[in-house]
Amino acid sequence: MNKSQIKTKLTQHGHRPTASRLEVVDALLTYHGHMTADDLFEKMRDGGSNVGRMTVFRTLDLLAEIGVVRPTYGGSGAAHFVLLEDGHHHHLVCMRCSTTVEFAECSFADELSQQLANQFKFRIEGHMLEIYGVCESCQ
Amino acid sequence: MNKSQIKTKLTQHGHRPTASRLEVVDALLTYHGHMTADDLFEKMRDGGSNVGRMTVFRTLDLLAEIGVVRPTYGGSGAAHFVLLEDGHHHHLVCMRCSTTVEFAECSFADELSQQLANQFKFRIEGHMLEIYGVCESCQ
DNA sequence: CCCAAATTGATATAAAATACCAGTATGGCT
DNA sequence: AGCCATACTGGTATTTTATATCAATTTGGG
Ligand SMILES: [Zn+2]
Ligand SMILES: [Zn+2]
Ligand SMILES: [Zn+2]
Ligand SMILES: [Zn+2]
Repeated sequence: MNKSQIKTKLTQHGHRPTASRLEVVDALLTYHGHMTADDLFEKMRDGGSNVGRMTVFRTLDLLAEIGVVRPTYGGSGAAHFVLLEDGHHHHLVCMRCSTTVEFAECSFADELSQQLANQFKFRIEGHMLEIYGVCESCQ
Repeated sequence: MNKSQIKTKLTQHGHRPTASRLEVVDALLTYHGHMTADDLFEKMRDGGSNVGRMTVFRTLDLLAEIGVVRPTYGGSGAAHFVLLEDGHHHHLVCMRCSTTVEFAECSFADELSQQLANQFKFRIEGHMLEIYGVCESCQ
């Protein structure tokens, strides 16, 4: 998912693709997600941006609402936001040290998606597969 | 996963299945997860337990470390813990109101598990499939 | 029974998320 | 272009959540 697709998605949902929001999007794409709101805010500030901390939080919430990112827990108390490329995201996470690696293979079937949509009356927009284990150095 | 299995797992990992910890496990099984640490603490206190708040937090962390529960994001700032029955957990979550429903069907293939284990040198112990969408009442 | 190590739980502290609000930018309208 | 209603911003204050500390207690091995 690139910047202009995200911009379009914001508009489609009735939100303005303001300069501040697009700066957050740029930072997200640059660092490829997997960061807390404060991490992202600091990176942006260090990079010369003067978008406020609250705007970073709110923009991430907004992006979560429209399916661009998803908050997950990554070892600390703070939510880590991952990018949902084409609606999905898959990673392995170490249960000890929280090291995380992403992978592309997807075993989520369209038929399961259909079945769940029918059964629970959800409009399905994406998914995340999170696999737990113990990494090499923690074994 | 039942109480005695969890007890065994604690022992196997070198932790003591103390009375306080088992009270937390009981509460988890009773309320079937999907709660924050403070939620669980309050339920326990209301039920007459005098296990301390810190012990609830620490026990949940411990259970996460050995793969019994997993923290996820559940709409508020606090981590919600889900039970990993037989190592896995699957649910649908509404991107707007965070309503969550669980389902049993699993499309995670053993061969993918093998492949990832080899590729990233992880010992794989479980997974969570989280599907995002918009629930009926939010559509 | 005795001791070292693990665990507990209260309190203190830090970190993270949210509420609030006055000011600013935006887009639709005339 | 100028006006207005509304969306958005960003600072600060507050609340909520998580972690660090530490003395007291419990536990299991010798
Ligand atoms: Zn690790
Ligand atoms: Zn997928
Ligand atoms: Zn909903
Ligand atoms: Zn599964």
